[in-house]
Amino acid sequence: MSRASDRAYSQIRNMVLSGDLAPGEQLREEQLAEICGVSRTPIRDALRRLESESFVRRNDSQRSFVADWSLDDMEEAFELRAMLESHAAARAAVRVSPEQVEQLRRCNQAIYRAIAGDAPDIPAFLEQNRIFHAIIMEASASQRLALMLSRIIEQPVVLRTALQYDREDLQSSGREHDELLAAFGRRDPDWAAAVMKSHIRRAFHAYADAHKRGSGRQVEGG
Amino acid sequence: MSRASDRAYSQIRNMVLSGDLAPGEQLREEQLAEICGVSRTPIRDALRRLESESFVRRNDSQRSFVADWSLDDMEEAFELRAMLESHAAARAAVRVSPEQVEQLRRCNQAIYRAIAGDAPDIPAFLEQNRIFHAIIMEASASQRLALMLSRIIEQPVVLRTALQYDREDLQSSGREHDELLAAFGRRDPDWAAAVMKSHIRRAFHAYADAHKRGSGRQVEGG
DNA sequence: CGCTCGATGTTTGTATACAATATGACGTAG
DNA sequence: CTACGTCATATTGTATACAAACATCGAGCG
Repeated sequence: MSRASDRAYSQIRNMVLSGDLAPGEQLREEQLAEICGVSRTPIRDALRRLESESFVRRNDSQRSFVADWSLDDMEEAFELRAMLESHAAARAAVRVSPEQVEQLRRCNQAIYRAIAGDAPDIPAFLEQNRIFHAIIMEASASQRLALMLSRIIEQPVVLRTALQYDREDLQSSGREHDELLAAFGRRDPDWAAAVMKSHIRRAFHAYADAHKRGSGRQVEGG
Repeated sequence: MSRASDRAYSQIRNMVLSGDLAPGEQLREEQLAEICGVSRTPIRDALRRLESESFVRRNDSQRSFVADWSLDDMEEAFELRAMLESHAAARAAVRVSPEQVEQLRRCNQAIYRAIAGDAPDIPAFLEQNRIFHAIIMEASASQRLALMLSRIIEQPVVLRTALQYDREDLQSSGREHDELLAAFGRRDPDWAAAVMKSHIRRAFHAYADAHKRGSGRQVEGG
């Protein structure tokens, strides 16, 4: 992570997720180069990577723009994510090791701690949630599945979603993780897949509701 | 397609698929630059793109190698492709337009023509087969699904697979396309998904059989 | 004999200059 | 007033030189 292109990648990605770079905004290589304090060469690398992860889009004449996810786009992404991650959960159910189950248990405890109290610790929730799902992907033992989810779906969706959660959603999320653990305990792939699908559908509706409420400014920087 | 990086991309991709560049072989930027007659800059672009499409892999120290697909890798890829493309077929079944159905019909007729006679025209088969599946993806109206399939699964798998088909496999492929058309005619998403899944599973076993027969040299250049 | 460390060449990363292409503004003809 | 072509400018693409990182191999040491 010490290469200039890596640093530029992270920096641009953060600016996109925080909203410093607004959806639809054009990204000029030279401008980004100045912001990141590097030359255009590593910026171009970073943009290609961000493009392959759907953070950035390019038009016909190769100009880059911050990806603008409509509600339909998000639903499409959630639909795919539900399909892929429930598949992963099913595979994981029959492959997960006792150690991984224990990791998942500890991870979900950390999630409960993060959302206890008056002011839920959203960054901690997000991080533990990311780890939880990452362990499942690992247990599913399908590199390509993991690649697909991380590259195209997971990051843009997950990272934006939890910002929408209210307390109740956060609690539900924790409970669904518990149910997933139960399904893993019984090594029941169908149950695991169903729980995961439900988990992700609910997350989508939490997002959609918030989207309707505060239309247009779900993500605000700072 | 006139940019140097695009030409380099196609050229390297062809060399990978034809076997001129063997699986596992290291790809040096300078060497490729010389082969393609361009500088390293567009080669780097091309390699990034090929990497995102799983034609090329990179190790920890950023060196590039031709992706080496083991039988397990292929099965994993086929499994994902079956899942994604059956989903696409289901969506297409309730969205496909009469014009698209007609296109599919004509396309499959072209496939039958390509595999009739003593010497099946494999390149024509491949091309029409590609078009057939592309029309279905278009009818499924899910950009992200299309992106996912094309970027990570479809190309490496499909392009290598038909080289394995014997005459009977080719016939089956055509018949399965017909059945898909029947499912579309009834606008039956479950039927369409089931046919597509079966279609792809059979393709995998055709590949696996050929793999076992001629182990290690399924794809030979020239 | 095996190991570590360091020298050396190979390969990738970055900066910069220049070329090619797209865009938008402006002027002119119809 | 519109449509079209031309030119200026903004933006991306490419080549090249140099810097950094890495692998390889051999010498010295335990």
